[in-house]
Amino acid sequence: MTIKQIAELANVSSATVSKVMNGKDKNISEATRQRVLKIIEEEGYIPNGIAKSLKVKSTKTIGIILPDVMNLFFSELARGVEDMAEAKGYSIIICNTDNNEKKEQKYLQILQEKMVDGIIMTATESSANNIFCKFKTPMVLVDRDIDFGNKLGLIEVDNVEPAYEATKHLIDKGCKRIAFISSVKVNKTSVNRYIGYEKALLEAGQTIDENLVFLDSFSIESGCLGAQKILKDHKVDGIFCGNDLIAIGALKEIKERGLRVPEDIKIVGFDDISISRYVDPPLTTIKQPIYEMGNEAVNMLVDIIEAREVDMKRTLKACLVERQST
Amino acid sequence: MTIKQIAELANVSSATVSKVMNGKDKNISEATRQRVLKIIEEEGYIPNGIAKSLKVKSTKTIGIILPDVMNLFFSELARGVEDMAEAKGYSIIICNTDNNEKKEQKYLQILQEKMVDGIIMTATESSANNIFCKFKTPMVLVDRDIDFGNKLGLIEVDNVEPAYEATKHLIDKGCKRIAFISSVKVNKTSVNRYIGYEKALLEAGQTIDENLVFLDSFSIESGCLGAQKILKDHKVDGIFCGNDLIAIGALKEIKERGLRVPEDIKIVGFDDISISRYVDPPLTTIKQPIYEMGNEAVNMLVDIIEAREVDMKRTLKACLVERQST
DNA sequence: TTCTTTCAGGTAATCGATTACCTAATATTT
DNA sequence: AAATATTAGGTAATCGATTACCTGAAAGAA
Repeated sequence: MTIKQIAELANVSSATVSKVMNGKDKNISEATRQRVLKIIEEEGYIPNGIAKSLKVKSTKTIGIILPDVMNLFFSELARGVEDMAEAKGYSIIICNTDNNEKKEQKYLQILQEKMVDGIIMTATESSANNIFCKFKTPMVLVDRDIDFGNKLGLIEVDNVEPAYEATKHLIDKGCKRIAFISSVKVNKTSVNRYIGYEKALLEAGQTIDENLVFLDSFSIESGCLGAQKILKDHKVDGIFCGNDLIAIGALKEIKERGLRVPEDIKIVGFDDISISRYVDPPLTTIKQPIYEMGNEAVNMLVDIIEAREVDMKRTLKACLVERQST
Repeated sequence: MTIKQIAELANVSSATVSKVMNGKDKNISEATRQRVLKIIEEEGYIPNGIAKSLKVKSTKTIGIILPDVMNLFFSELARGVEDMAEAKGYSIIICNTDNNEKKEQKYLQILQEKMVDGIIMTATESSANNIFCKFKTPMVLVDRDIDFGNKLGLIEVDNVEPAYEATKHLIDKGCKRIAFISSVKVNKTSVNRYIGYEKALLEAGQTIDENLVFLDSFSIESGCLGAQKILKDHKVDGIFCGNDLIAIGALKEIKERGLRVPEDIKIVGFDDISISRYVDPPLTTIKQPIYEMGNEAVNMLVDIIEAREVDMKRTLKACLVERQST
C-alpha cells in the first residue's frame, strides 16, 4: 500500500494525499479531504516513514548511548529521555556500551548511518579521544564531563559540593574514620566526588588515610569488595559510597560481619536510585535529578536540532536526602 | 557527502562505489577497490542508511514495546534483546507504555511508520483486543500470554508450576498461613501464579483464605500496601509474592512492624531480578531466565523476518533459588 | 581467425514520499 | 467588462542509495 495506490482509489494525485496527511490542506476541498481520509482509514494505510525521512532529511529519532540499561541509574535516565522525546515527537534508539570504547565507536557509526537527528550519550570513562569532533550530528553528553571543546552540549550535576555535603553529614553525625568507596580515577565523576570527600575531611581537621579509600567500579560487587577489604584491616565508623549500588554492596558486607547500620557504621550513598529507599536500612544518599537530566538532555538536543538559541551547558543540583543509614 | 561525490572523486560510477562498500566486488579490480576505500576513509563518508533502507526494504531495526524500562524486570529483558539484536546486526527502538493501551497503539503505529523489520512486545495487561491481527510486521510477544491466533510468536515461561513450587517450599518450611500478594487478575501471568499457589495449598490440605490474597500491581508500592493490609488484621507466617518488587515492598513493611524474616514470616518472590540477592535478607525467589527471554525473542523474531522455518512458541523454565528469606 | 567467455565497470530505473511550481476554473475588484 | 486574486488540485523533480542489465575490451577456445 503506497501513497499512489491511495491516490488512485481516491481519484486524486499523490500530492493531494500527501497534503491531506500532513495538514497542508488549505487548498483541498473538504469533500476531497474526507474522501482521502476515509480511504486511508479503510485500507489501513501506513505511510512509509523511510521515504519521508529521505525527502525531508529528518528521521525524528535520536540515539542514546549509555553503559548499561540494567543499571538503575541509566534506566532512569533512559526513561527520562524517552518520555521527553515522545512528548516532542521523537523515537529513541538505545545502545549499551558496557563502557567499551569499541562498542561506543561502532554505535556512533551505526547511529549516523541510520541518520538519527541527534545523539545523547554518557561517554565511556576512557573516551578522552576526540572522535566526536569530526562529525556534525548534534550531540549532548550527560553526566560524564568530557572535554571536546564547546561543540557538544553537556548536562551535568555538580559532584564536588554534594560529595562534600555527604561527607560533612557523616562528620556531623560523629564519624571519626570515614572510608570512601567509588569508581576508578579515570572517571571524572568519581574524582569529583573524591575531591568533595577530601575537602570535608580536611576542613574538619581529619587526615586522609589512603587505606580507607577503595576505587574500583560503580557496581554492587565493588561495594562488597571494597567494604570487605577495608573492614578486614581497619576500623571505620562511616562510609561515603560513590553511588548507591556501591552502598548496597557495602551494606550487605557490613551486615554479614555482624555490624549494625547506622549504630556501628553510618553510610551515605549517591544518586538516590529508586530502590534506595527500600533497602534496609533506607539509605541516606545524594539525590541526583536523574530523570530530569534525561528530560533536559532531550530539551537541549532538540533545541540544537531545530536550530534554536541554546546554552550548551546546563548544571543541575543534587542534594542530600537523609534516611535511616546515618 | 553522498555516494555520487565519492564516485566522482574516485573517477568511477556510484554503482562501483556501492559494490565496493557492500563487498559485491567480484568484478572490481583491486586497484579501484583500494582507491575507493581510501577516498571513503579520507572523506569520512558515512552512507545514508535511510536511502539504502528505502531501496532494499529493510531497516535492520526492531522495535521493543514494554511497560517500563525502569522496572528491573524489563530493563533486564531489554538488555537481553539489545545484546542479541546487536549480535545479529539490528538496532532497537525502545517504547515505554506504562501499561497504557493508548500509548501501545500509538507506538505500534509509529514503529510501523518507521518501517521496523519486527516488533518485540510485552503487551499491556488489557490489550485483549485484536488490533495486532491486521498487520503483517513480524512480531513476538514476551511474557504476557495473550491470544491472537497463532500469527504471532510467543516467548513465555510457565508460571503455574514454579508458583506451585514456591508455595510448596513455604509449606515444607512449616508455614501454615500463607498470603499471596500480586497483580490484578486481568494479568494472565498473575492469574497463573495464583493457580500454582492455590494448587499447593489445596494439595497440603490448607484452605484458601481470600483475606490473605491482595491483588494490585507488580510494584514495590503494592508490596508495601498488600503487606500492610494483610498484617493489620491477620496473622500469617509466609508470603508468596507475585514478583520480587512486591517482595521488597513487603519486606520493608514487615520490618517496620518489628517482625523478622524468616523467623516470623517467610517470603518467596518471583523473577530473581538482579537486586534480589542484595536485599536483607537475600530473597528466596523463582529465577526467571529474563535475559535469555530477551535473547530468544530476538532469535525467534529474526528467524521470522528472514523467513526461516520456526516454532512460533517457546516456553522457558523457571526454578526456585533458595536464599535467606525462607 | 572467429566465436565465446570473462572481466571491469557504467547506465538508469527504482524505492515512496514531499513540494516547488504550474494550470484551469471560479470569484472578486475596479 | 477586463484585470486580478483565489481555489483546487496536478506535474514532475528530488532525496541517496541499490541493482538488473548493458557495454566494450581482453582472454581463451575452436
